[in-house]
Amino acid sequence: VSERKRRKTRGAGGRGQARDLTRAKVVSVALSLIDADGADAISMRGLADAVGVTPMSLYNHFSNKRDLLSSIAASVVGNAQFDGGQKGWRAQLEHCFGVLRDLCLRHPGLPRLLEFEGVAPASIFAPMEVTLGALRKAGLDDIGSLRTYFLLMGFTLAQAAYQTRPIPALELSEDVRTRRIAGRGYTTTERIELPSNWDFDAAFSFGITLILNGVEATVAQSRKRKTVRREKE
Amino acid sequence: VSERKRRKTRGAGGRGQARDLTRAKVVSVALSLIDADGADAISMRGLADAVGVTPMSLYNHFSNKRDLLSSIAASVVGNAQFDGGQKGWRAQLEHCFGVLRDLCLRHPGLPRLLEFEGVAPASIFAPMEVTLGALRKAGLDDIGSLRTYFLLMGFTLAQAAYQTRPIPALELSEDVRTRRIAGRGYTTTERIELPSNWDFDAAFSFGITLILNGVEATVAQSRKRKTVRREKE
DNA sequence: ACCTGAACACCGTTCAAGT
DNA sequence: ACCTGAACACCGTTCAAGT
Repeated sequence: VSERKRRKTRGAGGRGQARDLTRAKVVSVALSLIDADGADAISMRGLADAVGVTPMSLYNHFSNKRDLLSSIAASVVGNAQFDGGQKGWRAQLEHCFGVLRDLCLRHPGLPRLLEFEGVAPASIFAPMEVTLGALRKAGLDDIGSLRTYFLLMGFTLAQAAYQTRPIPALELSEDVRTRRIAGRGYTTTERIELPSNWDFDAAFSFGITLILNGVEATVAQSRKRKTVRREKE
Repeated sequence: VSERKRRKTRGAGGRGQARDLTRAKVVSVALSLIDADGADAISMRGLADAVGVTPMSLYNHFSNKRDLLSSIAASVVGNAQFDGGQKGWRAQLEHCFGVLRDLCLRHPGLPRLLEFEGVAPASIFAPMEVTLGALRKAGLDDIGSLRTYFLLMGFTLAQAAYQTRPIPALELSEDVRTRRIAGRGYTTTERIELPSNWDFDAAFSFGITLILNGVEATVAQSRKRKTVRREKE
């Protein structure tokens, strides 16, 4: 059935074809598998089968599974342009995290890859660079900027992860309302009214706008506090 | 070595002892394993060994692994008090997500359990109930409240997950700075100055405050927009 | 240098057999 | 009703053997 089996039956004659295995080829097939079934679904054996090779061949090109996953993450994140050249700090951040979100929507396994496998590539510092520059322009200090970067990053990844792999038990569907919410004292949640299909794009830009509003308010507050302190002296 | 082995050597005589297996007992042992090694580390076979029983005995009490993980999540989340009885909506939210965060810090496997395994218990709607009530008081509409709930939830879980299982590749350590940041054009990131040890508590309350500031600003904006619209008519 | 099969130590789960 | 061992179809990875 599989490409691997076909090659096996062809015998040792297929030497030249079997040897054209490269890191790039493996990464490309692996990415398509992750896009289809999520980061958890990928296995060295299944990937080898999809590539048309024995599982152990992969270990000639990658030292282990983590190394392979790192290469996938690097190829995805490395090709993105997080700096859109906008002038205002708000527009810069909206673009930067919009790009990150698009990446996650195109590659549903990415958030999981970045957060949990410890395979974040060096290029993950590209959105960090844009963010820290923009937030400095907004008036935050170093620590505040870094804290806000983690907030924006966490929000964007969580939101995209939820959109691509929704958690049925948390959906406010009729079924969940009657079976998991009704009669448990969740009166506000019970009564809440929602459109029949959730607008993820709108929810995302609402969240980003809210956070950027929060940045402005926080900067204004700390400026005020500093002025008061100066006046007291 | 293991309790299980001990019982085996005792033979069929230990019938009464081997039969006192309950869901509660299994959940309690499983929780201690998760707390120690994370949600990924738990396996039916390893858990059975820790409980002192054959792997298949567990299937007499849980229909499968997902069922077991659900029970763990339910026991952790179900015993928390997210409603602290505060009067102000800000204080309510600070308490609610503070409690959630404490839960995650005490049980490092929890964020993973809630987000990715699809085992969120019905009691996960308790913090949702508190949040929606508080945000309505703050002046947000239904959709805005729900969007902000997801923002607060995502931020809190991501922050706690990062604190309990930090990603070394993202730490701004000297090693990361020289090996992954220097010479790649990340000039702002390169120059940023940080205290030697990151204060997670301060970063968390900074984030919550920023979000709540954002809520106030967003409410004020939408009120203003409505007033303008009314004046035009 | 690269690819291979066999093997090791794992996994969740089914099934038929015990008491 | 509850517990058991054997078995099935998986995992990532090591190792010695091929070319």
